[in-house]
Amino acid sequence: MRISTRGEYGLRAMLVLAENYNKGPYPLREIAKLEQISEQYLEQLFRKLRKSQLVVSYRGARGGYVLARDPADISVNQVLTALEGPLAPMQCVAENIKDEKCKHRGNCSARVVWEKLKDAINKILDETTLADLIANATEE
Amino acid sequence: MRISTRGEYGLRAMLVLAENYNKGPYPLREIAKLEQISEQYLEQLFRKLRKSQLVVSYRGARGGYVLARDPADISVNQVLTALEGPLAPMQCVAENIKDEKCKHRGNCSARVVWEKLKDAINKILDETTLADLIANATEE
DNA sequence: ATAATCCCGAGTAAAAGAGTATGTTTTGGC
DNA sequence: GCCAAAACATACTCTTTTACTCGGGATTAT
Repeated sequence: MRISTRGEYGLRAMLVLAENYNKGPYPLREIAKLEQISEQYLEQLFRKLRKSQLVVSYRGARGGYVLARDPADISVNQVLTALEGPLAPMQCVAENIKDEKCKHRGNCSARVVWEKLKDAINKILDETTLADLIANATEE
Repeated sequence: MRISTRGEYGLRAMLVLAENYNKGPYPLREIAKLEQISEQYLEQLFRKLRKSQLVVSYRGARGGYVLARDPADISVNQVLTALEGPLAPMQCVAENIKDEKCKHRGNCSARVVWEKLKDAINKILDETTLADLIANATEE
């Protein structure tokens, strides 16, 4: 039940952009150096973030990435979902297929706990924004 | 962020034992047939469950497994942890190494959300027992 | 004795994870 | 106009994990 490095690196990179919000395009190379992440790997991750419209890119010299909107309007859930897919502990509760029952015996009493887990996870991640996280950081 | 088939199958198998609590040893072969799971794979899982003292085994003909204690005293967290290891979204918050800080820049403001996630996950799974799940199932 | 059962170590094929490699395209600045 | 800095893109590779399988051995009720 781990988040992969995609989510881990991607979130850290987004926090860098959040800290530099409204200061013009920020190049991946800088993020990579700061966070000690492979630049090419970051590029892969940012393709997904861009397609999910969480960042906007500027090409060419002096180019880079900026957050698509205010850090307070980007949740951790949006970032992780873009990078990792739906955050659910089990396939059967990942999509909105509440109608389809599990094929298992009875109808799978285990599913109840997977639903609860999914809801708890998504609640936390929806409630937490990039702004929340960088606010915490500066408090010390 | 998925639970593997170890946790999935293991929990379903434990629910079968919970439903048959106090009825004597229940053989893996039966569980495997009921739940459509490979018997040899289940054996591997039950080795872990036994070592975590969640089940007791009886060898020989008419042998099988029984829950080590009442279904109301076995949490889903205990089952999943035995099979999957500590349930944490990130290595850095998995063990009790709160003292050790992340090596990342600043000190990793992302960690806050990982801690919250971990706590939420463990709370749900601690609160839910095998008895809770089978109670739900019989309600329909 | 035999069949049913748990017990155990090792092996293996497929998938996912974590990147690399090798470019092309765009654009600001000189 | 040229150049360097950047994003964009596809494909490849290596490692680890997952999800099992294989082939046996040890116990025990009947």
